[in-house]
Amino acid sequence: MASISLTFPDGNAREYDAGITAAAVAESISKSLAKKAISATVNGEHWDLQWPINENATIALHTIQDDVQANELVRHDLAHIMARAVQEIWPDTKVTIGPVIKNGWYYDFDRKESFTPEDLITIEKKMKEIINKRDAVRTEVWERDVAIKYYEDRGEPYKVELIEGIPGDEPLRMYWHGEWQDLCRGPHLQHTGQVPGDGFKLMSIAGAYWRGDSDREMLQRIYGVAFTGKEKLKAHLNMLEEAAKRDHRKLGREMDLFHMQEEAPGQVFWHPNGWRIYTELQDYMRRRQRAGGYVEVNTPQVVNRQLWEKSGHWESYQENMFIVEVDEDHAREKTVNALKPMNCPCHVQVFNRGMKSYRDLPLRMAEFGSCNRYEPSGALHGIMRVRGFTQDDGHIFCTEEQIETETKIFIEFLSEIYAELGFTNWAIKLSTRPEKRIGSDAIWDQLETSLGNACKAAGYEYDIQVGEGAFYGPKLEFVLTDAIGRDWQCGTLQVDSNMPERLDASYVGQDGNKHQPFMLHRATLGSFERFIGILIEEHAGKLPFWLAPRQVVVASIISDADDYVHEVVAALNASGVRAEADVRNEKINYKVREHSVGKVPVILAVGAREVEERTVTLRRLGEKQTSVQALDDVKAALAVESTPPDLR
RNA sequence: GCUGUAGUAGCUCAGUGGUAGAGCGCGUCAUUGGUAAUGACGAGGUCGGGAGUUCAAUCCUCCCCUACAGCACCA
Repeated sequence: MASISLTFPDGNAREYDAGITAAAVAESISKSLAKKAISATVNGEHWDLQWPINENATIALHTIQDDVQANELVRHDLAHIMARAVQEIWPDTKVTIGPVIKNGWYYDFDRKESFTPEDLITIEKKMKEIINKRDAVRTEVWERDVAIKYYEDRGEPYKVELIEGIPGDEPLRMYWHGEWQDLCRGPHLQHTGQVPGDGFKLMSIAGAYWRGDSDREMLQRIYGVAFTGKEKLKAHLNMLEEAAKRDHRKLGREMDLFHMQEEAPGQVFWHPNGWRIYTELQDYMRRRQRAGGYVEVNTPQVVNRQLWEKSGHWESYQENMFIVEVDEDHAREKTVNALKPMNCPCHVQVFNRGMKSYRDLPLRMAEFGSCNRYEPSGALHGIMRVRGFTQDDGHIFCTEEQIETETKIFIEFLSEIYAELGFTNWAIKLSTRPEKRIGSDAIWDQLETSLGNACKAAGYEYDIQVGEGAFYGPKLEFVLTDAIGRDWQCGTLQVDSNMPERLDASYVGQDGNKHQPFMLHRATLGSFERFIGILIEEHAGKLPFWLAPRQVVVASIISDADDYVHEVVAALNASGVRAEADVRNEKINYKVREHSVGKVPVILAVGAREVEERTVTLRRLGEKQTSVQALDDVKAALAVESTPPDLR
């Protein structure tokens, strides 16, 4: 038998017979390692201990201490163990797929009856039994037709379909956890007892379409979270609990920012406090856009369907548009209109007025455009996904040569704004050509490259989302995350030559001929609604001072201080600070608590001493200590603090 | 839109086949208190909407609406 050389992380190499398993390698080192080992990394690949190694390689053996590999295996084995538990309890259940995801795993089942929350407890119990059995994990590679026959005989049609989708030259790996079997790429643990029995929890049941296709079967998905130990699980559950406190829907109520109600699903009733944030942010964006060379426009809300037919939206999005018709009795002629679901066709109408020259390009046109889309009911989510929203929309009309530069300028524009609004973690995703698309591959190549280059030129990395682009062009998505880690696309930039063509946009080039401009659809915040939702969650309600709806509360300690309280409030208001008086007949403890819960960043307490000395006692949100300061000093300092970052 | 869960006072929630309860909040009064809840009293609900079963429905059944979690969607 040929021998191979395996190199260990410490640089030492040892000779073994070819075809040796990593398990045997562990055994050759020590009995205890053989027992503790969970997997190996062979030539950089995560390797099952049972897989043979046939050539010279680097090798590292893993134990439960190696978090990355251990989490992967524990979660993956739990997926199998859960599927086994479910099939042992309800044998008529059909299995599908069960991948590892962030913090855990899920498994999709096909079963007539619905799983109930109580079932989760039953399943969890069964899983723990399986773990305690310490059943061996075994793996084999099978021939396709044998595997297909096997699953057909066992009445597992989804597995058959999965195998049929696997390329013919790829080996089919079968795994057994005890007697229970699943088709799986691996790797896995050595036996079920290697899964920490107290490190996981089943979280929820939800529907999910087979293969992510809404035309196919709706399966039942069970989600679980898992870690390598009890403490880590506890920490994770704790984190979720804390994150729930930052939910913008909860903070929106506590801070009295907005509400929503049944009569207007997916639309926001902004309260005075919330509208303060909104208008402050809009003022800021307006100044930013002016400085960024944009001209601001405003376009109609209700637009005749003819324009939407011409732009192509009627055909693609009719079901998602709010249709507006005038009552027949009152209308001279019956017209069908739609509330605008987007601003671009209107912006092209503005662009099209008068002749445009190449000297006018790039033309950066912006609008705080209110749009309405009839989003599917299940998509609605607080103020983050709504049916009525206002985009900080903009369209850059430019030549093909200008695309890359304009994109780079936009990324820099956006990144400065995100930084000023307190975001440090955000990502760029580049969505490339989808299957259904217009335009030649050569043009797609070029546009995708331009967007990628622009990112790099601006100094940012990006992830590629293959096939996720719009049918008319590639796009960049600027993604922020909410309190519990869900991704939300906020900013965007999309290249489009389709709309200018459909709506006859043109400019006169240097050569005196008509040319068609490109259009870059772009938004920085995306929509005020979504962005404010994210902003609230990011800051846990403790917004930067200049954005805080209520910046200062001046609270009296005794009623003899009331006059001075009003004087302080007037002085602060005069210097541009949003201050209000609290002279209610309540104790200072009560006032401090109430305004802290309301996330007011600064509380100024005023009693006999302060009146006497013309000072205030300042307390900042979240801090315990207070400081006595001269009124004039506080006034000056807070005036600076309340100035938006672009005006400082 | 799909699967599942839920909807009782402004908020958080308890409860029952015989038309409802707590805490907080709100109002009144007392209290002038120094940094996260002062006390007493009081007001407040067609139990999400509609239909059905029943002598009787907030509770059981059906339909609808809305919200939440996930899936699908996101011009």
